[in-house]
Amino acid sequence: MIQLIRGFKDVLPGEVELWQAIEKTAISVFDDFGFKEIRIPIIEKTELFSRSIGDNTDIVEKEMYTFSDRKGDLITLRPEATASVVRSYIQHKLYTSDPVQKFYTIGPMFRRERPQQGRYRQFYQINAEIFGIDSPLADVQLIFLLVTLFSRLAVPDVETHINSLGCPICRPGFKQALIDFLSKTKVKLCSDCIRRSKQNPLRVLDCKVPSCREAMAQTPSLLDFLCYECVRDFKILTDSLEHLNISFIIDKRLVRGLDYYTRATFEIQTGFLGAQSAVAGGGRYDGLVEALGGPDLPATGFAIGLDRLTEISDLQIDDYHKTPQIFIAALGQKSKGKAFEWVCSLNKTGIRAEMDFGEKSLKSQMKRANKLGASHVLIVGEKELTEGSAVLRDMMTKKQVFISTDAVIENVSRKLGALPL
RNA sequence: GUGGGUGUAGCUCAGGUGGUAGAGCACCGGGUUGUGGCCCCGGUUGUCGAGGGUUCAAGUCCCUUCACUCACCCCA
Repeated sequence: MIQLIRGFKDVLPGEVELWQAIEKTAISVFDDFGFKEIRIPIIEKTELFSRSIGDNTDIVEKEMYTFSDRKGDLITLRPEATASVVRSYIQHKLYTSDPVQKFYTIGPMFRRERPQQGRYRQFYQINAEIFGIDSPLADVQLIFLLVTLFSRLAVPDVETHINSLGCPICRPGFKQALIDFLSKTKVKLCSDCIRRSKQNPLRVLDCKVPSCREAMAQTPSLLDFLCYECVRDFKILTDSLEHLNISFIIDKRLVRGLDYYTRATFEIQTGFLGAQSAVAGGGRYDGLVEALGGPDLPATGFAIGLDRLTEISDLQIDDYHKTPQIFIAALGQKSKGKAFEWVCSLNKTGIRAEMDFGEKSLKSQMKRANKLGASHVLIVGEKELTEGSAVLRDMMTKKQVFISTDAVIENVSRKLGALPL
């Protein structure tokens, strides 16, 4: 037997209904907020990701699915969506008609990590990006959209964490202060953090090793180093969230793993996913459009982990499960053929109709109708066919009526149409 | 990449110290010659994750390997 690839998964009927419901809800929220869908490829040139995400991030260093195609070009299964959306925005010069653009996209991402709860090698994200808006109100709108969506999806107990990462003007000062601090405390840090303190000192901030957390309690706060604009923007962010009654936690360890983030960063966290706490994360990435060859335009966005969302949503999938409205139980060759025509016609008119294609007894066909959850069964045999009237049974009330076989489709649709299905 | 746990029927799981595989549910059929759910009766299902070793004999012991899973790491 051929098994699926490690870390990948099938979403089977029964669960798929929940995915559809979530996607549908998300699309309608995006619609309400004025976001347009954009569809981008799942493979890009490797260079796009190494340049946008950052060469010495874990994602680029050891998690990407990178191949050379038949011509020898290096291509990569996308580990995230933002880079592609930005590329598309630049390539099609979407900023010319209006620099302000709001996009969303839904689809699979690929990272070769060790699988565990809420983490797969192919996972799905719902992404949103806003281009061309400097104001932190754009970040607030994203957070508000997330909160709205999560409440429509009946997601319980989520926390909004926010932080500011500063900008190219003030971050270097903080970085230097942090490096100075780390060089004094190095002995107390774990081996990973000793390595990080050289390559990417900001990452030490969200290390989860207790001794590091303890050592970092005294760390200089990035918020103390912010320049005038960054402070002003962060204040607007927090004030606006308060005005919108969105509770949040200022989390100065919220650093995020991708190089391109600036200023506002945020994460929606939950306690229901084992070690995985983030269901959604995002932030501002003002330098990325220019860095990828576009004009100097600001941008901000988020990604929702759709797989994780399905695991914590309280939506009841039973509500989305569709059962047949009618099952046609036919006896004998002639009625079988007639039943098949009827099923086809009913399906065509939009009625969920089923039948048994084998030579089964009426009893076993009734069992099957019951198992499928059909609300009605139409019984037709030689007798009914010659007499021109078939039996329509209501599976709930057990009541049976005769209906003419001359106009079965009309009669059945009228009968079923009158009922709440 | 590192560590722990687990792999027996479609599913959930039993199978002291080695003796050629079980239950419940599900599925199929019958009890009702043309009427579902409840009940009763009967039936099917396994390369015991894979490969190798020890042994007269391995689901059981040993080695290797794979998968799943949880955690570290990192992230959505």
